[in-house]
Amino acid sequence: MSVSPVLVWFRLDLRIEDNPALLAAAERRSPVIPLFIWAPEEENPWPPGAASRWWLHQSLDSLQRSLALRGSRLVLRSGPTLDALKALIAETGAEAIFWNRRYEPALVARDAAIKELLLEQGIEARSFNASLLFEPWTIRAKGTRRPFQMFSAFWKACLNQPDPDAPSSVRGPLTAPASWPRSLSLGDLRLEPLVDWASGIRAAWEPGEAGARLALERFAKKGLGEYPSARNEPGRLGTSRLSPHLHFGEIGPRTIWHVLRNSFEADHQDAVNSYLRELGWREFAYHLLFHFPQTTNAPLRSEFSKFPWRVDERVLKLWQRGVTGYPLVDAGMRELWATGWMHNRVRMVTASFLTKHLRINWEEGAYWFWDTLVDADLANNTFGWQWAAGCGADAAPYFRIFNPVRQSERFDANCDYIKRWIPELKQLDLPWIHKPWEAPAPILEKSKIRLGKSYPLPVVDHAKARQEALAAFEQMRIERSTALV
DNA sequence: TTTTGAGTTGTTCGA
DNA sequence: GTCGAACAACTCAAA
Repeated sequence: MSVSPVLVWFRLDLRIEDNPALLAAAERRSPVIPLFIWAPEEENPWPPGAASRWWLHQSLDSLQRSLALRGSRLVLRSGPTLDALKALIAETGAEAIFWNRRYEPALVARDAAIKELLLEQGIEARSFNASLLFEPWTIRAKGTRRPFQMFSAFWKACLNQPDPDAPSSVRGPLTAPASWPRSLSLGDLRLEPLVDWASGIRAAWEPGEAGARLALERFAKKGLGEYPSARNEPGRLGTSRLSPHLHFGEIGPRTIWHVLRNSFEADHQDAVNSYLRELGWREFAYHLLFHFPQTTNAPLRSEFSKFPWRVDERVLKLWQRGVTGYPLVDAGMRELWATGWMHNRVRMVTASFLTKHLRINWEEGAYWFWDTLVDADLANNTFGWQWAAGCGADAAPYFRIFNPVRQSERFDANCDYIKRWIPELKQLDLPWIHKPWEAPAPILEKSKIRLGKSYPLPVVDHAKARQEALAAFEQMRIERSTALV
């Protein structure tokens, strides 16, 4: 039996259960030193945003307590990562270091370099898959062997693969080293904001592995049956709300896959498949990020580099603050600001509004979401924004422009969502609450609304903005075809 | 190898 | 109200 310890380098896998790197370390029967290194500058140009840092603090705190219950600790260091790892190897005499993979381009490059250096020095460096059902490089189009750019074909190919392994977890306590290396305290990392703006976020979430498990169980028991219909209605609690837990690896997709597949009778299989399909979109986003790493800051469809985006700081701010005059859009932006999260349906609507109606570059939206979402995830964020802007992997036509009023009428028919997030419209009745500018003056007066004062007039006219967006697409197509001549 | 056809979280228009 | 068609272009599987 070896007495030299193994380092388990935690990253976005902040859990004990279903953690392959931790399990592999524990199975060596040598001492285990769990480790987290804070090195945001190595994630440029997408270092964790403010909401992410808040969640990370809570999640690390939770992980520290879970490890303590297993007779272990979490050693905290700050970057540069390579320096921190070398120092720890020297201090502890570790001969092995295990971690679970990340897929962001900057980190793929960094981790590959680290692994190579460690192996050269005779350190056993091994990486594992904790966060995906299917590794991006294992899924290829049948004939061409190229990566997929269309979801349905991608997901079909995934489902033709063998099922993902059932999760397997460490049992019992972890072997502690003879002496613990020094550690920063969690507060030293300065992850939490100096001004406490997180009260709304705190009220809405329970970060950490236990909170993740609870969210899954609640969803499996109460939400899943109605998921296929309820998931599109932002006013209902129809979604799993697992996204931040998944992002930080407080729960893994394999666990979700197996819990949902094994817990239900055949009559729920449609709902299970409908939810797993959403996990499929997440897999697809990772697939695209891995194979097209430039897309974090450039359109997948390169002709969009010619798209005539508008630069308008004032209008961008109206969108960010949720005062565009379109109630569903504003409700979404305010939900985001207050809770660090936005319902998926409304993410599509607000993103479409920014890129099509306001014709502001999707990167501006991506940056805003990146800073404000507790589930900000480079793969999902990049994919989602490019999808919405029409410059990404989407087989749908460019002229599919969401109508924010129609979306509101279809998916927030009772206006529960709008009323929750826009209290100043509370007294306005259907159908006018979806489009206050069309309400007759007496009704506005009765509802105590003065358009332009208590609630803004629409920043753009939908029909006009739609025509202008289509014209801009046309212009881009012309420029491309003349460039080809 | 080439061709065909389905897909593509939507909207608008006109019957 | 509901319904089908039209709105391009491209990916990918199957013939």
